[in-house]
Amino acid sequence: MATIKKSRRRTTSSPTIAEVSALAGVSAMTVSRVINGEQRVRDETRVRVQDAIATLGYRPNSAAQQLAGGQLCRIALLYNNPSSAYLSELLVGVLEQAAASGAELIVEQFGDSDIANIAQILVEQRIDAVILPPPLSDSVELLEQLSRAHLHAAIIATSRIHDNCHSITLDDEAAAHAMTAFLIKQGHRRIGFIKGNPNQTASDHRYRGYIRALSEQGLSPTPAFIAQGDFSFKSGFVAAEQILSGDDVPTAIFASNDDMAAGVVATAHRFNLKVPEQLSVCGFDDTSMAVSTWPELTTIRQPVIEMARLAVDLLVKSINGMRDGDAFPAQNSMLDFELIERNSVATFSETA
Amino acid sequence: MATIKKSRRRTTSSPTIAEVSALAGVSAMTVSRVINGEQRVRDETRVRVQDAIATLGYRPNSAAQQLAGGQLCRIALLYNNPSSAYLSELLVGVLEQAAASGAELIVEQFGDSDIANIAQILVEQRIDAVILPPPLSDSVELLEQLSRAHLHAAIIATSRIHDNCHSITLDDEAAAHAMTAFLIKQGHRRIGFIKGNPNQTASDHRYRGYIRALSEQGLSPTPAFIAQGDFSFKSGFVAAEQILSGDDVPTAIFASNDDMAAGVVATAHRFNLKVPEQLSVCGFDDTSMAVSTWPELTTIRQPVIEMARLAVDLLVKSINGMRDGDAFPAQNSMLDFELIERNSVATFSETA
DNA sequence: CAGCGAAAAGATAGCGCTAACACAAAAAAT
DNA sequence: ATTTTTTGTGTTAGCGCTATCTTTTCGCTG
Repeated sequence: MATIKKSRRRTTSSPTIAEVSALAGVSAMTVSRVINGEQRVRDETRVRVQDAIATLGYRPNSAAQQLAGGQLCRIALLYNNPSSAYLSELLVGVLEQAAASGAELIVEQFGDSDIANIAQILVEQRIDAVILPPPLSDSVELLEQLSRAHLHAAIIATSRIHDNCHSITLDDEAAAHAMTAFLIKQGHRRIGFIKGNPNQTASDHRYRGYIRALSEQGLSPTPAFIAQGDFSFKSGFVAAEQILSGDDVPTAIFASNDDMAAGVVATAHRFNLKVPEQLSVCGFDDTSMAVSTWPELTTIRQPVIEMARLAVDLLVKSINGMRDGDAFPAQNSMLDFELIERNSVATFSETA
Repeated sequence: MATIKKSRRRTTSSPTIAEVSALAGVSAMTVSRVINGEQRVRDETRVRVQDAIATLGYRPNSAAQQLAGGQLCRIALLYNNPSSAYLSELLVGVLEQAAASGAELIVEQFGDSDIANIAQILVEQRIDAVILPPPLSDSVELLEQLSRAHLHAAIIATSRIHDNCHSITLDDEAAAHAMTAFLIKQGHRRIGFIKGNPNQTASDHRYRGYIRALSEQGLSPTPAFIAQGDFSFKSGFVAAEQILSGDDVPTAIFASNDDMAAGVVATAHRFNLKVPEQLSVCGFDDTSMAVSTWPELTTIRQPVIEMARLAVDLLVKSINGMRDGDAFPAQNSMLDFELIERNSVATFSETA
């Protein structure tokens, strides 16, 4: 049994592994094994150690673990889209999982002009892996750079699949299809659509889901009901203006995200159209915007926090896998969406 | 000159301090001194070391620094208000500064029911300091708990000053005064006000600024123009409904935050009032909500990111100060606000 | 019950860095 | 000229933990 040395350098009052091992009457190594959940420890010993840990309120010093143990994963979350509702959810998820996985997180905003030398900057910062939310996740140039620099990457909410890069997506096509089908089921036949920013593959997928649902019901899309947006409130506002200024007007408008849907609602008000009585509106993403407008938006919920956590988890596995020599192949995960019914969609009947 | 040992445990290819010292022809300690910006190094030596660092692309291993060096600051950001626009800015600022100051950041959401034993949980997690954004920053009970547990704290956006706790605020009273004065200058005389949630001191300060500006111009507040809100979109929506349903109606409504202002705009539309032609509306905070409504809101900009950075900075200084024995006294910082003019306020003249 | 292999636990040696002290050379004070 | 102080640098000894190797313990077979 080792005696605990009192060093003048010890500043914290936190118990160390030595104290735990002394109390439990085992060696430090055994405590370490218990902490790390290794198998080769007798149950009785394990219990004794766990008791000692609980008694002392011991928590491993992560700096020491990193130093002695394997490696630290440094993961960067890059973003350039200041849609704060999305970003904050992303951050929360990423932070949680980074803490859980013992990864270090670096968060950086990048402008489009920085893309040229992103990889170099990241390498200089000893970043191991990168998480790319949209629209960064759709930049082929960026992904190629990262790949060349041998950086692991996880791309979020894009269907552009790369072989050596994790992707975490939603089935945008299916979700948009579900929403459109829902509108049709509510009696709508003339359904408008506002496309998202073409710099994101999700935009196209959502559009295709819309078209497919329409054609499945024998409806053909009306060009005058379809407008281009860029995911911003303003673009939704302008697009709705365009659609609603026509001679013939839809009874419902499906915007490719909540911000644009809010823009549609604002325009509807300007046109003195009651939502949802005279115009049903629906969005996509279920960001906080969806409930910060009136009426509250019927939308598609996207599990952003979960997606963010998964991204970190996959990257940590990749990094450790690569270090241990056994490759962890790139995964493409598709999470479930959910249609959230609120008050911006009403049933429609021709007779009304 | 020491020879560099090749150990089978070395896994990373990152250069270590030993490699730098070998290249520069000095001891590791000298390199450490250069890294940490200590004074006692001859300029010539410093340059040589810096060159070596640059050549090798050396970056200190932070785990080793923490372990060997002083202490790690563990700072928790607690929040319970899921106003995502505010949260994401807060997170960005806190993350940046935590990285710069070498602090570890823990982000946790707390429900009201958790308040009872927050301090205990934090102590168990070995948290040194806590950042409290509103409305947590106004919980006296919470602050007392933290104080009893000897946890450092920084409270954001509250004027409730505690002696042993940093505070970072805006002059809410002055800002609200400025905004109200601005409305008066635009010709408005009948100005409504929507109060914020009374659980935050800022609400009261903003209200007082409004009242003072009014009385300075010889105007007395009209009770029917003043309504209670709680900072949510919905509450602004309802409050505006109440104000605008009266016989006499204001020409402008100043909401205590942007979300409520957006609610006011929505209600105005329902009442077929054009904003800003028939009703001017303004908000407070300049969150992303301010530009996600139409017309875009004239509001008060609050430098949230900067406030968050300052909070981390102050806390790190406190923690280190306490450890070094020289106390770093609690600071109360008041940052500058800015009136952002957009399109939700129009000039008003009686003749119109 | 010796003998063997596997399982459990311990001993040792660092991970990369810095606090604390040591020490020589230069500067300042006596 | 000698002592004292200052300055720049090096040496030593860990920080708290885990990889690796070694030893002990244990269950089992013949």
